[in-house]
Amino acid sequence: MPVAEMSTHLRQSAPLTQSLPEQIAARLSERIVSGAYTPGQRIMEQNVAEEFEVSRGPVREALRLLEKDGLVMILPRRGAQVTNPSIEEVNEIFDIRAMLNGLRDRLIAEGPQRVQLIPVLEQDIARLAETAANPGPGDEYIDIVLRLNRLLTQAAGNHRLQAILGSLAVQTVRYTRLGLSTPQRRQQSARNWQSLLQAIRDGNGDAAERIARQRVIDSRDAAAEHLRAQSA
Amino acid sequence: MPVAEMSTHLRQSAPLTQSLPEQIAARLSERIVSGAYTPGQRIMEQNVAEEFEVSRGPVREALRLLEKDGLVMILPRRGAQVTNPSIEEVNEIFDIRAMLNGLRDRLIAEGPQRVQLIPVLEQDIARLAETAANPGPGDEYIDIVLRLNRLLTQAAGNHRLQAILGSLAVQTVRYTRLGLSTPQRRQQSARNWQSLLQAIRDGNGDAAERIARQRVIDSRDAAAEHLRAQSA
DNA sequence: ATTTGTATTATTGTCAACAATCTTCTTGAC
DNA sequence: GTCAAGAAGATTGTTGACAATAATACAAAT
Repeated sequence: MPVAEMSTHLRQSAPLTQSLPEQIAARLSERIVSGAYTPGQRIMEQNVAEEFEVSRGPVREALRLLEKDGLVMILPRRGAQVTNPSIEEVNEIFDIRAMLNGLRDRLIAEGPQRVQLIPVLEQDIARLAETAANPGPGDEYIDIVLRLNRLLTQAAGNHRLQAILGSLAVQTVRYTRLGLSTPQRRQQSARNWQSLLQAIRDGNGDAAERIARQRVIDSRDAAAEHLRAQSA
Repeated sequence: MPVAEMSTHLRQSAPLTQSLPEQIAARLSERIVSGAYTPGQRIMEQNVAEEFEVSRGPVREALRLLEKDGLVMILPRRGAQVTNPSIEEVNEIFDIRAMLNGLRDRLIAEGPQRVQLIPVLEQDIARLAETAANPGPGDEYIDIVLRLNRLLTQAAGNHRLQAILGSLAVQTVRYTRLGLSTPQRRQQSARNWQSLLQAIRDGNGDAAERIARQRVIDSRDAAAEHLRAQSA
C-alpha cells in the first residue's frame, strides 16, 4: 500500500459534491450536536487536521462554517470552542424562532403551495397524534417534528428565512428534544400541530402565525422548565 | 522608489484592536455599500491581497466575513462576488426584518429599560418630524432613522437578535434609502415613529410590535415601488 | 458564420513552514 | 505556603509556493 489508508474517506477522486471544508464541518457538526464534543470544549485545528489528514487551512474554514451556524465560538488567538449558551441566550434564540416560524407558517397558509402540502402534513401530523402519548424519550415523535419543520421551512419559499431558521434550529435542537421529553408536552404539541393544519386548510394566515408562535413559546418554556429542574 | 508606499495603513505595530481580516472586511464593506464595487462584480483574492499588501489567507477570511453579512456571495471554485439580490430576495429580507423589528420593539415596550430610553427617543423622533417634510433626498432624516434603529436594536437586549438585525439592515440599507427618498414617505414614516413612541410610553407591547411591522412593510413597499418605476 | 475541441491563462484550493501570541510550568522571593 | 516573574511549550495567525480547476482564446471543421 503506497500511502496510509484514509480512515475517514474524506477525499474522493471523483468530483466532490461538497467542498473539503464542508465535509469536515459536517463531520464536526455531528459530533457537536450528538454531544461527543461537550459544550465549552476547545477544538484545536492541529488535532482535527491530523485526524482527517488534511492541513490546517480547510479545518480553519470548516470552523468558520460552524461558527456561522452558531455551533462553535471563535475567539481571537484562542481558537474555536463548542458553544455553551446560557439559559438567557437560549431563550433569546427561541424568541427569534417564534417570530420567524410565525412568518413561515403565515406564508404557507397564504401561499399557493399549501394545496399540495396539505396531504403530506395530514399524514405526518396524524402520526404525531399517534406517537405523542407513547412513553419514553419520544425520539420517534421528535424525528417527525424535525422533518415537519424542515418541510415547512422549505415550502415557505423565502430563501433567507430558510437559512436563518435552519441555523437557529440546529442551535436549539438539543433544547427542543428536552422540551418534548414527556408525553404530556408531546400531546400539547400535537394539538398545536393539528390547529396549525386547520389554519393552513382555511388559508388563515393570522391564525397560522399565532399558532406557530405559541408552539415555539411552549417549546421554550418546557425546555426552560427542564433546565431549571436540572440545575436545582 | 524602493517599494510602493502603503496607501492603506492596514498594519499597525501597536496591538491591533481589530484582526487583520476584520480590517480588510471593513474596508471592502465600505466599498460595497458605497457602490464602489458594483453588484455582481467579482472580487479576486489576489488583487485585494496585493492592494493591502497581505497574503491571500486573511483576504479569504475577510471575504467569509462579508459573506456572513450577506454582502458577497462565495461560490465553490468561483470565488466571491458582490451580491446582487433580486427584487424577490429583497422583499424576503424585508419580511424577516418586519417580524424581528416587531419582536425588538415589543421587547422594548415591555422591558424595564424603556424609562431611560423614552427621553432619547422623544428627542430623535421630534427631529424626525422636523426634517421629514424637507425637500431633497432626505439624508438627514435617514441618518436619524438609522441611528434610532441602532439604538433600539441595542436596547432590546437580545444579543442574537441584534446580530441578525444588524446584518439584515446592512443588506437593505440601500433600499431603505430609496424608500425614504420622498417627503411624503418620510412624513408617513415620522407618523409611524410617533405612534411607536406612544406605544412604548404606554408599555403596550402588542401595539409596538404591530407598529414596527407596519413601518418595515411600508418601507418595503415604498422601495419596491421605486424599483418598479426604475426598471420600467 | 457557427460550433466544437484544444491549449493557454487565470483563479481558487491546499499545503507546510514560520511568526506572533497565549498558556502553562517552573523557579524564586517573601 | 502563596504569589510573582520568567522560561518553555502549545496554539493560532500569516505567508508563499504548489496543485487543481474553471474561464478564455484560438483554431479547425462543418
